[in-house]
Amino acid sequence: MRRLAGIDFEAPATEVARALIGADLQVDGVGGLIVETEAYDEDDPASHSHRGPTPRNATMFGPPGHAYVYRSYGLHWCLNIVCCRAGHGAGVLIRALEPRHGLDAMRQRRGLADPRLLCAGPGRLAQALGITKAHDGLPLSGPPFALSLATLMHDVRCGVRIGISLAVEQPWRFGLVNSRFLSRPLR
DNA sequence: CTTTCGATGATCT
DNA sequence: GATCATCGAAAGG
Repeated sequence: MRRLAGIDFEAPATEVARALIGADLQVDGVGGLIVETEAYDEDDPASHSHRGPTPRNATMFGPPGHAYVYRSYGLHWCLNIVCCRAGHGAGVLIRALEPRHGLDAMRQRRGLADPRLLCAGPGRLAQALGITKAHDGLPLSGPPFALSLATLMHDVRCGVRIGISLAVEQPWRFGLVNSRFLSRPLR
């Protein structure tokens, strides 16, 4: 499934990462507006796909528009949307969203009340939305996922990515400049 | 406000 | 055996 929610998931990861800002993402009815993303593609030393397919990163190599979920630091789950083309492994990490639907479920899963901390970071977001390895490889085009057309956001800026040690200077993190729900402010 | 550090386990060398 | 696309608590200024 190449196109979804008005986005071409065979486009370069940076384009997809930019286009996803403002889209509404839900998992079983729980979710909100994507406000922060990061692009990773096969030419990028920081990307899981950089050294080619392995059991962990296999879903990054296709098909596009599917979820790539991996375990981070042995504790957290992180959600990507695959945006590969022709065997070129790539994806966009969903780093933060503005909660809009299912706030009670999010609060319960996170053990927190503060809406600003429910989905501000990839691990927090996955916990709030109930995402686990079970979602790895599932298409975003149907249940339990729902991805709907982005509201056009004009105040999107890019900056350096977070938590990586390679290719640290690439400006491949995208976010809504004045959102209160970012994992960290943009530079 | 900032920095540091422990938790915790799959993955790859 | 080392390295993490993280988080939260604790300690320090």
